[in-house]
Amino acid sequence: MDFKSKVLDVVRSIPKGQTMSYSEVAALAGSPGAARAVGNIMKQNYDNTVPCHRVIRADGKPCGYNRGGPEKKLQILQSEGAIK
DNA sequence: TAGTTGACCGGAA
DNA sequence: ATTCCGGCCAACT
Repeated sequence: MDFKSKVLDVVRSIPKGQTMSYSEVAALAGSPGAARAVGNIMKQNYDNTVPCHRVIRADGKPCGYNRGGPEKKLQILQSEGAIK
């Protein structure tokens, strides 16, 4: 299992209405501290089966999104109730 | 193979 | 609270 595949799997395992920071995903993927790598992977290898919109920064800010920008991402999170 | 990049994070100013 | 700098990791050229 490659790191990126593991990352995708972890992101896929994120329950609806819940968000995870890149750092957390990286840790669950087996490489704690590889937050940058996680973001890099998703950017180049964004998958439809992976709700990458549930992955945000540790600060709680969305950042980029390949499907309409950070705004869209925030919208989706709001729609799922991940935003208080 | 080596160098550069990035949807990051944490600490310091 | 906001902005700047350095460090870590994997992928891309």
